[in-house]
Amino acid sequence: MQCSCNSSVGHFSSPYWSRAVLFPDWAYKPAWSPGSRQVQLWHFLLELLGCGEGGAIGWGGEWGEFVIRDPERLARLWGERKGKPHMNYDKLSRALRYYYNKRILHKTKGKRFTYKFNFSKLILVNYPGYLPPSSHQNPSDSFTVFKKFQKLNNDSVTKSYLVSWNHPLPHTFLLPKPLPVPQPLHGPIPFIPAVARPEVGQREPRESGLNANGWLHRSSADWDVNPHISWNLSDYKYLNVNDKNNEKEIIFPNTYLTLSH
DNA sequence: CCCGGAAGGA
DNA sequence: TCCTTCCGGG
Repeated sequence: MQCSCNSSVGHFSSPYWSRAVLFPDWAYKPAWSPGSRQVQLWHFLLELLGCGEGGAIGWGGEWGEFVIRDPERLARLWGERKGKPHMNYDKLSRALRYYYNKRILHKTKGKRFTYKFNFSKLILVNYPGYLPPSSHQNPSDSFTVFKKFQKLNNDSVTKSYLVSWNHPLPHTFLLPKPLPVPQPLHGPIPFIPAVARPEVGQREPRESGLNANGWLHRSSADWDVNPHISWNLSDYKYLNVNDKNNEKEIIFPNTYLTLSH
């Protein structure tokens, strides 16, 4: 059975989380789709965890910890998603072990089928409306903040960060880990509602303003004026950071934007 | 069950 | 690059 994650996942009492969904559609589009990226295993796991696909995988006792309850079933679901009919847990778990070096996951030792997300690697990019005034005045502060975050985590190699935005709490990125978010033992990870991917070829409105979801939205044309501003904007979900060449690459749904720093 | 090396595909 | 496949070893 497929888990579409379209249903409401209002496991939180806070209204901020009640309409949370995990990832935008573009994150799951097949590789040939323009502007989309192949779904990655950890996206897939979070999707299943988030929508309570209870049979194959579920949250564990600690924050970020999850237990694979039915390894072969999980492998079959993953194989279906990736078009790999011969996927099994042996192969899936090898992929999970590759995440150790990337610091996306680590193993909970001694607990069978139990892994843990390194949510300290999760960056919450604040909702522009909640940004501190200084960030409004100087958008490049977001880069500074990111560098601080990187230093805080002793991290110069991590390539993939899960980025969420529209976080309802102010000053989130200035707070130390662990993340200042509700910590459900079970239920969805409180990622932030996804902004719908713009249709390919569709012109975005030139003006900044609120989009259909009521969030601040700016046109991609704004990036041309000052690309640094993009950190504070909507429409991106995953951020890849490459320290080599002193460049930072932000991957937008339909755009690869390289920022020189 | 886990772990990582090696090779290779798309 | 991110796995997929295979595998020897603990």
